[in-house]
Amino acid sequence: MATGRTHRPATRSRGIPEATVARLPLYLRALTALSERSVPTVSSEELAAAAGVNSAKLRKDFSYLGSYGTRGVGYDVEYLVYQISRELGLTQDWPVVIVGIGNLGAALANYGGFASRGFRVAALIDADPSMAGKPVAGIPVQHTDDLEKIIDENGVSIGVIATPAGAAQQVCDRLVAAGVTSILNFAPTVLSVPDGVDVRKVDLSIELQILAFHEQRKAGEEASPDGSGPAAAPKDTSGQGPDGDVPAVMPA
Amino acid sequence: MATGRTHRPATRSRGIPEATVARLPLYLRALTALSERSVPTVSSEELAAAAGVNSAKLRKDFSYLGSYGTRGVGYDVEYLVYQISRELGLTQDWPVVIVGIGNLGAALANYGGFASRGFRVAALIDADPSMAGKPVAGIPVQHTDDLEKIIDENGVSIGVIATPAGAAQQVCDRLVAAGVTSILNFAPTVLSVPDGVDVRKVDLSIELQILAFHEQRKAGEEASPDGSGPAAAPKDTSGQGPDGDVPAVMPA
DNA sequence: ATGTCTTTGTGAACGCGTGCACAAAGATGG
DNA sequence: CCATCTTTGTGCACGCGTTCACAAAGACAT
Ligand SMILES: NC(=O)c1ccc[n+]([C@@H]2O[C@H](COP(=O)([O-])OP(=O)(O)OC[C@H]3O[C@@H](n4cnc5c(N)ncnc54)[C@H](O)[C@@H]3O)[C@@H](O)[C@H]2O)c1
Ligand SMILES: NC(=O)c1ccc[n+]([C@@H]2O[C@H](COP(=O)([O-])OP(=O)(O)OC[C@H]3O[C@@H](n4cnc5c(N)ncnc54)[C@H](O)[C@@H]3O)[C@@H](O)[C@H]2O)c1
Repeated sequence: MATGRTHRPATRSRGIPEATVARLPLYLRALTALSERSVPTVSSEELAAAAGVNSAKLRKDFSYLGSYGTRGVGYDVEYLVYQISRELGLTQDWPVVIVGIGNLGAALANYGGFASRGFRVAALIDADPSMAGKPVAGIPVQHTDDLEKIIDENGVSIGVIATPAGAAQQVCDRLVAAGVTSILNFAPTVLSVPDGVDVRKVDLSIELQILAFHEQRKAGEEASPDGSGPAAAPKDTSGQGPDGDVPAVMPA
Repeated sequence: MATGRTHRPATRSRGIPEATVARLPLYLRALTALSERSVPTVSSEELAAAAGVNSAKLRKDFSYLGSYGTRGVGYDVEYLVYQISRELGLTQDWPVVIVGIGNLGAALANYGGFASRGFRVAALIDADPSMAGKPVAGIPVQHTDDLEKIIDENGVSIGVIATPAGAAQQVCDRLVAAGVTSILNFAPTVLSVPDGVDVRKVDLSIELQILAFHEQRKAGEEASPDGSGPAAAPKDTSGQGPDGDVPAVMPA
């Protein structure tokens, strides 16, 4: 049983701040688009606009990688694409397994964005015996029994979990035991992993709830200057006013 | 054409920090699980462990909502579920539209996690005429032509974009013009929206690239203590060493 | 009623991330 | 070769988020 910590200790990796690492893929995407249009160089201002960030932030981010720009000119697009790709480890080929080939897992398997950047779907794994052998996105689904063998034979170090929440921790434990050290989790659960294993989660429900919070705030802040606002306010299920304070009734 | 800024100005909403808001759904999930097991009260230590965060952080988070705990005892589970739900706006019913009913959009439509928390799929919208009327997850797909009408009639303020990247900005503009003020974007593009509109993005490709960065770091840090490591190292496409410095060749 | 024991709520310190503003670097033109 | 102009790279200040550590609050037993 994995008893590791869950929150990552913000390991200042190689002098490159975590926040910068998270933005590098954004820059890379913008640069790739420029590259396809054969744009030779780009200024920090232009690239920042394309990536949706502050230009000073972008320059500082790049300064962690080295001095790759030319003052008075900007950055060489091709060269920067290469440097960021190398920094992110995308010059390597990363075999990935997807576990749980349901609605979401199948969509992921069909997603073209994988192969475009050094990621290769090495195998699809599901616990349902009736799915074994059936091809999804051209790849035959394999049974969970062979999980360890699949990980080992393909040299997989990145796993994607798209099983129901109840199975996620168990699947995670098996992946980690088999040698996987990076996990992308789509199941709405907190995964416990040993030190040295990275977990990132994608949680649709959380994102929606955050949006709902801000949405409620927007609706509540302007008391009611106009009845026919940008969108009709959703009906309130509770009798609670939108800006009301504590109901002042403590159950216990 | 929407010419707004993209990065949110970190609007310190109602005194509640953004980082806290992002964790509230996590607490709520853990509390809901406790509630279903009829656990009456929970300490900050226990709940923090369940949510995978530091207990001091959790207490400080709750302190922004008010003093809902009892010293020496902990927090009343049911009461806290209600308070957080109310704070997040989940006591209301939020109609949501999904635009782009392909692989991903269909998976999202089939996802049960929507209805579980106040979110209701009000409509599915796609540009493909051959899909119009066809039911997905029990809901008939409607054509993009009727987008504005659908938003208006259902009082939708939250939209989910699952179209190809090329169509995302255009769809976004139409949603915003029709009154949507919160957008969850699955397409790999930076969306420009006017002030007052919130955008959150879910980007599989970025998450994988961040994992790859750390994976590369792990593999490179221990020089090579063992050839048969936890997982065989993926083959290097370039001739570049994993820890190599700049190639010292500047194209331009 | 009083003491003990548990757990909350928060003051304070610290570190990270962000953005301003500017000096230095280098291209470009005369 | 020199002047000018553009754009990078970064020192600095500030604010947010995290964590420690502890006093205060309240439950519970006697
Ligand atoms: N569908 C979505 O849009 C969506 C969105 C966000 C999150 N999620 C989450 O993603 C996960 C999958 O969602 P889904 O809609 O694809 O569900 P699903 O039920 O369609 O698919 C789940 C799949 O996992 C397989 N499975 C179950 N236990 C397994 C195990 N122990 N090992 C291997 N495979 C196993 C099942 O056979 C099934 O094929 C869920 O946790 C869900 O909450 C889904
Ligand atoms: N499939 C995945 O797992 C996955 C993962 C991450 C990101 N994404 C992104 O999500 C988006 C959708 O992915 P997908 O695999 O479902 O693609 P898809 O091609 O299967 O589906 C796209 C759907 O959008 C519709 N569409 C196109 N233009 C439209 C428009 N202007 N208005 C309304 N609908 C329109 C198409 O008719 C199609 O049904 C893409 O941007 C993709 O990059 C997908």
